[in-house]
Amino acid sequence: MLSIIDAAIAMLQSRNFATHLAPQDALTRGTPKDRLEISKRFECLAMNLKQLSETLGLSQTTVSRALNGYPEVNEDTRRRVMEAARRHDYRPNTRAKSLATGRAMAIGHVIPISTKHEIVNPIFADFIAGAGETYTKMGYDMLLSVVPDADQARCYREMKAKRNVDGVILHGPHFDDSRIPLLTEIGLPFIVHGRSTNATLPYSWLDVNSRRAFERATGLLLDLGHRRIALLNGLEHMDFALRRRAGYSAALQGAGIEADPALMRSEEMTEGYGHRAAIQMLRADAPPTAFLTSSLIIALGVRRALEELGLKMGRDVSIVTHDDELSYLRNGEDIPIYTAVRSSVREAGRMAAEMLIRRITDPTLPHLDRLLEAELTIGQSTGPAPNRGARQGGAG
Amino acid sequence: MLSIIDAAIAMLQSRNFATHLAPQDALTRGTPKDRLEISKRFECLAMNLKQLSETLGLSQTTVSRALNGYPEVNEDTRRRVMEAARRHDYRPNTRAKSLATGRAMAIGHVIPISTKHEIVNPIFADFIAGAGETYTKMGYDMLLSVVPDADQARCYREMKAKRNVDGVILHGPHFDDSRIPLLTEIGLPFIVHGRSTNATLPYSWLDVNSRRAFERATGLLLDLGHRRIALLNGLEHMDFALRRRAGYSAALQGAGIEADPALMRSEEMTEGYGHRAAIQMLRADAPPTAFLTSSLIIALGVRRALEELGLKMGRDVSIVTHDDELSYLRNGEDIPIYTAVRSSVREAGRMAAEMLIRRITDPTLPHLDRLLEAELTIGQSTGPAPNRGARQGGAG
DNA sequence: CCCGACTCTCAAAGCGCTTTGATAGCGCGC
DNA sequence: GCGCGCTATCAAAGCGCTTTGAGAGTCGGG
Repeated sequence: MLSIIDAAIAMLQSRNFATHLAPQDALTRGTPKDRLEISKRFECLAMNLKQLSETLGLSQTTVSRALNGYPEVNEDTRRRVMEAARRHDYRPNTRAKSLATGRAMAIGHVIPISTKHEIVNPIFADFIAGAGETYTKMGYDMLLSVVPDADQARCYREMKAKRNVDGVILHGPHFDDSRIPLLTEIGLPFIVHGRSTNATLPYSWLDVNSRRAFERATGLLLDLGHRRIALLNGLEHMDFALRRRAGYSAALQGAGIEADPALMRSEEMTEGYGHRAAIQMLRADAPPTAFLTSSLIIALGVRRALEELGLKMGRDVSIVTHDDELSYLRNGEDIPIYTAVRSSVREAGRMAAEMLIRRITDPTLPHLDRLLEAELTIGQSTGPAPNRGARQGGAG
Repeated sequence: MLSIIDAAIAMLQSRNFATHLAPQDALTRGTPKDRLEISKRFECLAMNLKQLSETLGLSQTTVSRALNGYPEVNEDTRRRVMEAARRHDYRPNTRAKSLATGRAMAIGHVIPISTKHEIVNPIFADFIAGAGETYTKMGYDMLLSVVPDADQARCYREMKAKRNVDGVILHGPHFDDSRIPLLTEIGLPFIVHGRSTNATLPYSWLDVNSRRAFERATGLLLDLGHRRIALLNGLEHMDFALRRRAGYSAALQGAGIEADPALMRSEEMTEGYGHRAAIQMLRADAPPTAFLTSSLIIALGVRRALEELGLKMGRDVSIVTHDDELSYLRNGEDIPIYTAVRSSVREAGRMAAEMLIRRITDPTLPHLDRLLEAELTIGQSTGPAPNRGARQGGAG
């Protein structure tokens, strides 16, 4: 028995355990015990607490306390322990640690994939980069689950039952989102990136003031004399999209203009959508003189449409977009190309993660929330409405 | 003592543990034992093996074997157990399970952030979506670590020592990448998305044939009569960028054309880069008639440059791009806008994950590798070289 | 009617850590 | 010289699971 194990280890250590060596199927054929033995010996690079304490001639208790900063350890002893741990590059086994403490030291993110279009929300990468920074800083891990829209509830329940996360961040909340009562019910701490209008239960959230942002953006276009302003929104079961439309409508109403349904679209935010919608609207009888888009990617599509129709952006047609400041899709380098209401998704990720961890470490904390204001930056994509005089007539 | 716990639980169950109730600081002030007791009682929604086995009047052993498909369990018993597990929504505690089995059932992804530009590679979202699908299917979790470029080695060592992953996927390999010997040394199974020229150790990888793809793309432009073809590449310490340049150079050389350094750039792949480089090159003395770009995002920038200079894409200047088929940045909807060499990153994620899991479950397997061919699709961005007759003269 | 073979089930050990409750050592005052 | 309080350490229990090695029950052949 032992010789099989030895052979396997020899093979592993020879570092070419890649090349097919026929007789060494011990690793798969061996009993679970063998497997464990093999991995234990092979992984001996990594020390465990017992070994470390034996090396030091101390008990596991003392070593553990020394490393975790408990006060009842002699400072000399602590130093000695710390030093040895550093030297042997000792790291406690996460699995054992969390089993013992009841804390997983991990945060879950469920990334839903819209089954219709198979689209991953492009802001995830940046949000997660931001959250990840915080996690790394605070010693947490990040667990991702990519699931089809419909399986989300199951996924959350599973996370709870399997106990491999201490909390989750809820992405892309809908109007009256069912995940909020679900998470509250199963008792998994969470924070929402966004808000859910109509939610009855209290919850923690971090959001951008979309309504205000779009009200201001629309206001800017109105000030420039635009009267026919198109809104290319995201899918309107998404809460943020509703708020954006509300802001847009409020601004129009404030200027005494009735929103024209022909100028309002709501779709998955792709370049193609922006292009298609812009072409259609601009070829219609009463074309818009300005577009307000819910993402930079949509704006790219609109721009392509303008180009095809021989229209000049910022002169013939204006564009204002929401800009999530994605790292790989910058709105210009020094000077912004598009006039935009900006808000950093990455920074949102950092902050949301921090808030969640705060709530996890102290569950008595009241619900936290934070409303960020978007910043309005003027770029080259906006200008006065072209046919101002004609359209406004004596009214303005 | 107990009353404090009871109060805390009552509070938790009342579901408004959000609102500040002054005296209930038991949760933070209590001893660790209290905390555990509280969480145990509060989390009673989730059953553990012991409870389940007691409910059934069976031993933990039998229940465990029944659930894990061991043969020595009576089929009737198994059915009974399965049914009860389903009814109580029992899920084994991951932490306990992996402690006992020695398998973390998780794969790690280290996402390096280029410290200079703070850019997250935009392909991650899609790659991870693909890999995530596989993980979910195979019962694995995905662990993400976002770390600054320089900290990667530490991060990998930590993953190994903390034992919270069974393997990792290595992203964005460089020429002669030091992470390959590192991972081999510490004995963490891995698969590379891409390849690393000059690596001496054997390793498993999945890659696109970048060289061939760029050779074909360049060939297409040459066939169209283009002689001055610019290459807007990614950073050339990245292995894929080197291969792409090699393909480009080979094609030019095959046509007897010497590559002009003035027409070759290598930078972080952003829209701004594409725009800037195109403007500069097109304004120079001998402007290119075609651009070959390493990403769709760069191509967008080139297009914007063309627009600004009043040039028409596909007529005045041609563009061929590499296209990773990102879900949120499609190259047109029905008909492709850009002529491109395409390869789905998502599909690559799916396959890489599968290969890695295969190697994890059977370490005796030889190293796996897979070379995918990119597909060349003609779009509207390419056309014959404008001044063909003039340039080629009698030679063509 | 007994015994070996086979089927099904079990108690207990162990995974690597934290935490408890106990103990050894020590100086101090009475 | 005894008990007291204090500090620094320890052995052992427990987290929830898997796996071992053994035991109880059943059945059919001799």
